[in-house]
Amino acid sequence: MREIRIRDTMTGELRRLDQDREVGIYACGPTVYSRIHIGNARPYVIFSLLARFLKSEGYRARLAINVTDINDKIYSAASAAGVDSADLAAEMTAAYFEDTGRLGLGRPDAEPLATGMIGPIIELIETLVENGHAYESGGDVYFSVRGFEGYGKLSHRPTDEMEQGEDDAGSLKRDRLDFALWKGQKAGEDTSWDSPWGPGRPGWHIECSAMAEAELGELPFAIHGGGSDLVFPHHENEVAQSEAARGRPLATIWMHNGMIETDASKMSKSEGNIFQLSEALDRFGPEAVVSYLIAGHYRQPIAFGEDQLNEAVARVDRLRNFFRSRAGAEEGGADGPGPGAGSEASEALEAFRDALADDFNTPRAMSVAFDLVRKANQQEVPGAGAAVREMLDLVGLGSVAASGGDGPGSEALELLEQREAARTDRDFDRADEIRDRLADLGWEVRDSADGASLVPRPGR
RNA sequence: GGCGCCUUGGCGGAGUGGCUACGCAGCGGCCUGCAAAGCCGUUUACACCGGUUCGACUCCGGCAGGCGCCUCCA
Repeated sequence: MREIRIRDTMTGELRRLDQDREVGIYACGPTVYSRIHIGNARPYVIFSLLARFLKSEGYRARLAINVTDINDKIYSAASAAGVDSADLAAEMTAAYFEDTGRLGLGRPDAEPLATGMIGPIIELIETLVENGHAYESGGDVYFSVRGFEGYGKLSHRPTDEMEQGEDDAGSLKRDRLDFALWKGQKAGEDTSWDSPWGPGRPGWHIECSAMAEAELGELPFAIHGGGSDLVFPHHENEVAQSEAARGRPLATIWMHNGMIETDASKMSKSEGNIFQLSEALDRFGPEAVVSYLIAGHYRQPIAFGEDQLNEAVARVDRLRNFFRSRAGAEEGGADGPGPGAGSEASEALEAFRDALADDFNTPRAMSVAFDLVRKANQQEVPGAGAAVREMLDLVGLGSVAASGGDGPGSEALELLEQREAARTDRDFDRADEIRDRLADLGWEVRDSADGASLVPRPGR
């Protein structure tokens, strides 16, 4: 079990993960009022892979990624489209599951919906009202920010500078810093739940505090994650309300991923500069999308563009070629024996894991993988195939090591033999003609010192 | 205006007080009947100005530019 360190947004320091406790990870998922864009996919990929790595190291990791299916945005989007807001949320939730499922990373251990957590949310609000940290006002319930010492400690800002960004017109708040925990039903809102304060719905921030606690148990859990744009006010408010209710911190480590940018500005639905995940998957494939998302350190912003995705495709092709050229090799293939202790391949695998253990440095890890690929392409490195496959499995790219589909049929094999014969006769026109026919059948010819072989053509 | 982050070779992108990141693209070469794949080589890389140091891309100060949050947002 490796010592794993993650940079914490609140302290700015690298913090070790507790090896003795369950490592609970909660990451904020999307608000489902439209199909998710590739920026939403970044935390999904990062935290899914982090949990996978932790489990492989022997940590008892549990990952929860929520779906925010109650939100102002959903009401307005549904209203604009002339559909029922619950229907829109359900439809977009299904689309979210489908789109993220196509990434091939499996599902988180828990995926709570806000609509399925109304009970715990109301209980949490009641606790805050009872202990004086929240107050009811005209059917709404607000959190009293100035009553919580330490507000601002996550985002590091002085409280007097802050705004909650809520509509303060005719406000029922006692203080402009306060934020809503419960919002009474308003005219035109077609979905509501009963509560001790009348019909209404929970505020965004309290949803996450309640869901995290419900899924991960006693506070604090190990890691709370999400996009860096959520630090304030969303996560700052979570910190305040959970700690005020429970007397304990919500999470030990706050881990935030950087934004995806187009034209040097953040990709967001409100900017209208979005690129949907499903479109990226259609055009570049899941491996390239994952490769793209792990090419930079998770905390850094990354640029989005066709060039970046095409580069990711090229990287994946290089890895795929590595395995194709080794298919069937006894010692070095993907299914070959694992690297022996102390071997070059074994040391590379350790270096790969070390990079991930050091604040989840995926680009450094990938450089180790590519380094081993190059060395094994130069000359046989025992166990390299299995080592690289294990590396790629860890970052969700294991499928590039798969042998991939059915082998060539008898017709293709017959043609390959005919081509060999033609080459022996140095009838190269005939050989090329046969190669074209094989291409039509979906097979690409690879000549090597050991004789020709067939590999599936890309996109087949 | 407040808080924080960033600035690396043609491009993307790690990292370190002194030792080749890695990938993509270009060019040259090797291999090959031709390709593909692969291998090798390759264009003074660390925004700018000072300081600390035997030595800084790496630490400190400053300047410039960019970005994020401060409004829903992964």
